[in-house]
Amino acid sequence: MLKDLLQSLFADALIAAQTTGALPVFDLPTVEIQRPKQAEHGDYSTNIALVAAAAVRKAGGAANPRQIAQAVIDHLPSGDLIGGVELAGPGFINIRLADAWLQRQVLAILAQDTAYGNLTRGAGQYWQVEYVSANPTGPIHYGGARNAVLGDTLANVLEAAGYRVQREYYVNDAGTQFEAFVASVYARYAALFGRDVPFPENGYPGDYVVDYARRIAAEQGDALLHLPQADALVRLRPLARAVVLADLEQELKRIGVEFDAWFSEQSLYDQGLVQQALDYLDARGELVRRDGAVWFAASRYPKNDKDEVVIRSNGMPTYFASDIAYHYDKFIRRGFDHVVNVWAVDHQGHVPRMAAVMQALGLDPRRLTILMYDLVKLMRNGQEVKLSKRAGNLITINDVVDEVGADAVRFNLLTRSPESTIEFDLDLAVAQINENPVFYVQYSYARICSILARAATEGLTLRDDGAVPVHMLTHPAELALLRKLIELEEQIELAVEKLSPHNLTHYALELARTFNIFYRDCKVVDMEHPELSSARLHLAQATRIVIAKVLALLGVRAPESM
RNA sequence: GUCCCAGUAGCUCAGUGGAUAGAGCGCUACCCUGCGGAGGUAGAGGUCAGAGGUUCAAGUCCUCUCUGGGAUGCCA
Repeated sequence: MLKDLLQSLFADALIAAQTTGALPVFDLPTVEIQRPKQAEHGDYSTNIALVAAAAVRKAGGAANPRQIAQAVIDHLPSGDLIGGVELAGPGFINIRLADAWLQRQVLAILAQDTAYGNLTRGAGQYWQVEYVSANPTGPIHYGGARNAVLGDTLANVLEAAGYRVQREYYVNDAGTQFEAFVASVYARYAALFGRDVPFPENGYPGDYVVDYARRIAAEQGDALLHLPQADALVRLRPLARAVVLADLEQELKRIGVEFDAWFSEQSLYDQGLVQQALDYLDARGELVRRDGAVWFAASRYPKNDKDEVVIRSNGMPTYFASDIAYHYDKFIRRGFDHVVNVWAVDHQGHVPRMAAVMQALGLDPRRLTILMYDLVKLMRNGQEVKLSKRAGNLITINDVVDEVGADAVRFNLLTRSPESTIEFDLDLAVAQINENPVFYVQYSYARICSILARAATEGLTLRDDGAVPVHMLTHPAELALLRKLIELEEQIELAVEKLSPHNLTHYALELARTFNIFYRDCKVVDMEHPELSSARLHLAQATRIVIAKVLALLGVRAPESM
C-alpha cells in the first residue's frame, strides 16, 4: 500500500539521520502517515518529528521538532513517488505526491481493472461472516435489512482485502419461537379445512401465516389432519421451515444478499453437538449445577456478573446451549480463523457472555467479533411506528424495496455508521429516496459510459499498448481526480479495519463529485486535441473502473444509462 | 441500581489524537447557446450536550453530570 511505502521511506530517513549523526540515537517511534484535512497541507503528512521529539525528551535530550523534521527531510531517500516535502507548523512534514507518479496510476488502474484496490492483508485467512439470522417465523422486518446489508457489504469488503469468506445464516429452527410458529401454521392449516384448532397463545397472527398454510395445503392436501396433532406438528416442522426459508431467501435476494450456508440450529442437536460442546465445557470445569439446572459459570469472566442457564430444570436446553455448540462448531470443528457476527443492539447483553464462552472453550476471544448495529426506527408523520411480527403489523424488506428500489435501500442503510440509530420516515421515503445520493453516483457512472460511447463514434478508443500520453494530465481537476482514485485501497483498508463499510458510501460520493468537477473543467472528447483527449479518455475509464468497484462492494448496480 | 450506545449546522448524518470541524437536504445569490443540468461556484448557518482532566496537540482519550435509546428472562 501507498501508506506503507511512505512509512518505510520516512523510517529509513530517520535511521539514516541517526547513522550520520544528524540525530541522536533513540528508539524508533511508529511512523504515522496521515491524510491532512486541508489540501494545502499536501497529500499526506507525518508527525514523525513530533513523536520523535517526545522520545528524545524522555531520554533526557533537548529536542526541537522542527530541527528533527529537517534532519529527516535531508535524509529522505530519492525516488519517483514523492514530488515534494515541506516542513510545516510545529514540525509536521507535508508530503506531495509526484505528478508523474499520479499520472501513471491511470495505466495501473486500467491494467488491474476490477482487481484494482484489492489488498493482500487477508491472504491465507478463512473468515466467516454470520448475519441476518432472523428467526424463521416470517418475513423480515425492515430493520433486518440493515443487518443484511451490513453483513453482505462487510463480506464483500473482506473478500477484496484478500480474505476467504463464508457467508452464513443461522436458522433458529429449534426452540420455543419456532415451535410457536409451527403451531400457528398448523392452526391456520386446519382452519383451511374447516377444522377448528385453537390458535396458540404465543403464536404468530400475521396474514402471511395463512399464506404459508395455503401453500402447504396445496402440496399436502388435508393429509396432516388425519394424524394426531403431535405427529402432525412433527411432520409440519420441515414443511413450514422450507416454506418460510424459501420466502426469506427470495426476499434477501432482492437486496442482493445471498448466503453460502443456511446453518440449522436443529442440526446441532441432531448431530449431538450440543451435548458434545457441553461435555467439553463440563470437562474443563466450566459448568455448575444449581437449583436443578445446569449453568455456564460466566461470572468467572470479566464483564459477566452472573451465570447463565444452559439446561433448564425441566431438562430442556436453552438457546444459549445451542449457541455455545454453534461457536464450538465454528471454531473447533470448522476452523474459521475469525468469525464476525452481525447483531442488533438489543443483543448487546449477549456479547460478554460469548467472550466468556470463547475463553471457556480455550479460544482467543479476539477471534470472535460482534458487529453491533442500532435499530432502524420507522417513523410516520414524525411519530414512531411500533411494529412486530407478533403483532402481525410488519414493514418488510419487500415493502420498502417495492417503494424505493434495492439500490437506494442499500446505499441509504450504508451511509450511517452502524451504531447510529436510523430514522426512516415512511411518508417521506419516496421523496427522500428521490434525492438519494446513490443516484448521484450512478448518474456519474452513466455519464462516463456515455462519454466513452461518444468517443467511440469519433474514433477515439482505449488503447492497450501502454502508449497513452498520461503526462498531459496536468489540469488541477485531472490531478484531483487522480488523487481521489488512488484512495480506493485506503478506503477498503479502513472498512476492513473498523468492520464498518459505511465509509465507502462517502468515498463513492466524493469520487463522483470529483469526477463531475473534472467533467465540467476538462472536455474529454475534443478531436482538435486528440492526444489530450486520449489521455482524458483513459482517465475517464479509470474512474469508471473505480466507481464500478466501489458500487460492487456496496452491492449497488452500476447502470450504463439511467 | 449496574452495563452498553448516542448527543456535531434548521433537518438527516460523516469525522483516523493533529493544523482553519465537513457532506447531503433546505435557504440565498450566481454559472450554463460545451461529452447526459440528476451538474458546478459562492454565501448564511456551530460555545462539537456540560464540567473537569491527560497530552506538544482533544469533537476524538479518561472521570463526573445532564438528556435520549437499549440491555439486564430457566425467551431467542
